[in-house]
Amino acid sequence: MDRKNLQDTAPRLPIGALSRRTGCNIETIRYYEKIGLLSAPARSDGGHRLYGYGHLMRLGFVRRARELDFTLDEIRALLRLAEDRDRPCTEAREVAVVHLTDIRTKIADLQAMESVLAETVVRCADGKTPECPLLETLFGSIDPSARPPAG
Amino acid sequence: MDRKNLQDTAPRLPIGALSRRTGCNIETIRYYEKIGLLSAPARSDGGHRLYGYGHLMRLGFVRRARELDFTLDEIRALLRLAEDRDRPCTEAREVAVVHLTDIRTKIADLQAMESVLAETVVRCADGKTPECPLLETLFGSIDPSARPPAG
DNA sequence: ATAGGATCTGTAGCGGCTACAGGTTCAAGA
DNA sequence: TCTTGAACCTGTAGCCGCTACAGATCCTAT
Repeated sequence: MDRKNLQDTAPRLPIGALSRRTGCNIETIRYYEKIGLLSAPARSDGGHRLYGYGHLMRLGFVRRARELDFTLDEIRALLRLAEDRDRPCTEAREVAVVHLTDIRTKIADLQAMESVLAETVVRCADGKTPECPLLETLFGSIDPSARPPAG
Repeated sequence: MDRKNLQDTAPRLPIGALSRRTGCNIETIRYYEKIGLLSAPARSDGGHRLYGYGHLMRLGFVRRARELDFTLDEIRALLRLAEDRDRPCTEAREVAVVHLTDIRTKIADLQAMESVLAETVVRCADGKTPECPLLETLFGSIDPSARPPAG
């Protein structure tokens, strides 16, 4: 797979076709172009965008990376690595490792929320408390030692 | 705990004190007021906001709910239930159950990402592949049967 | 009286899109 | 060739939940 020089060759897809092929919204494709994530494609005489194989690959890459929740900045970095370098594996791996850590943190945070909520909902279902356990939980005592927000 | 009529009594905290007590940013407090999540407090002669006990309770509620990732709209609904009704438990529980489902979906999505990423990173570390496994994964084959985006 | 911290209003920006409005172009059928 | 109507164009504004200013005013301790 030669992924250097994804600048475009042959097939000329209009934006709608590219959208269908990649599952990416038309508006989003134009947005990616605007922020410089996709290079500006050729145009028809009338000004319609015409995409080639390189764009198809590149947009596929972006979509896949988005499905893994990489930020657009991370994706930009990965694309640069993929296109500019011969041995990008180490650097790419670093980006992924950082991102993996972020994801694991998010999972842990959500699991903490999940357990608080699940437990509270169960207590609600009991019907044993006169007050609503959910609302009671949210109206907890204010911690007087709460620190001020950073800044 | 009488939580009806949280409209304000006695202590007159300026916004900075409320911020320190609740751990909520000053800008955020003003933002909550602007969008109608917190009622406008009394003012000093010079126009500074002065908060009472009710605001302290209400903002504490909001913060706690945000920590559980409730949206501001959900929180609005919960606050209405907490203040306007006698037996809000069933309705409050419904809001929480919906939210719990959302959280569980997010966890599942993140776990799927986590396993793809973790596996890919491990393959990167192997050093057995000539190409970078991470970049290969992202440059996967485009699914020709991909459906167009909704619309 | 004065210094300097706290607060005020208003606006703009973040990420990652999405949704218009109001126009032009393209491709297929008559 | 003409006509339809779908696809496409540009540009702007909105979503969520804040955050970060600028530039003015107020409050309090000395």
